[in-house]
Amino acid sequence: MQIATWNVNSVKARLTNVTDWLREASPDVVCLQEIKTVDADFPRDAIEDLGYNVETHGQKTYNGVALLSKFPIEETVRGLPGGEDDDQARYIECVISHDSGPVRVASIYLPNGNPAPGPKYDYKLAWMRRLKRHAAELLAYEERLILAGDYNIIPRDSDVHDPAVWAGDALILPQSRAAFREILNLGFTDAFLQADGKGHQYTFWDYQRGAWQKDHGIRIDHLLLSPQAADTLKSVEICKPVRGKEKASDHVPVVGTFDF
DNA sequence: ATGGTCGCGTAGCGA
Repeated sequence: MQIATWNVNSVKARLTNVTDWLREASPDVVCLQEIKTVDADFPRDAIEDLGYNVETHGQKTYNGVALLSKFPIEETVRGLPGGEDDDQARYIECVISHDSGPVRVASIYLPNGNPAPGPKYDYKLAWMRRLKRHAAELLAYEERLILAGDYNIIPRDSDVHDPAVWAGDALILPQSRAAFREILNLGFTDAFLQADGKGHQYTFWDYQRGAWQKDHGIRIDHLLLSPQAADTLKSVEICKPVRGKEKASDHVPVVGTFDF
């Protein structure tokens, strides 16, 4: 089983890139972020034609997440629980049925939080507290659980080309890292670190300042695994060549391969 | 020191 996450930065502007990659890589489950469209305008047919079931939680202009699965989707939760006054579409969770049993997968688009300090940073931290609360509830099921997405968090200094350039940014501030660690320390494993702990690879290169050409990237797209999922992880691939394609997203897919 | 780039939607915001 291969489970991927990819911030596509508009699924409509990126449709050719997305369908090309789905055909090439053929992952079983894909978590998309920043689809930037309402559900009714999601290019559902083009993706269903490639053999995927599709669940979306869209929004006009900004944000929006989706989950694609070659296996049946049993149940779907739209929106991160505990945010009745939160109108930003940043979370969708599905239970996927597999011969070996169910796996619960969430597609997460964690708030960017810049500029920090400020209301956007407060929103980021509050959202992370809500995610922690919900993640703790899901972990209690003691099932295979994968929280995958654009976390907008640079976990280690080795996950950025130059930490000094990013000092003060909401993606690297100590408070942001601490909030991310609190979630991890509930009992999750960062799939990339388990599979490739000494490595440093990036998942995002800004469109500006020639970041891609200079390899000035950051690692902010993560797969967080429950113990039951981590036990079956075989490898993680960060699909760097995708960033070099025509009309590329600023993020590349991250794919976890599991032994079930 | 400043500006550089995308996408959305058609001005300016978000990243």
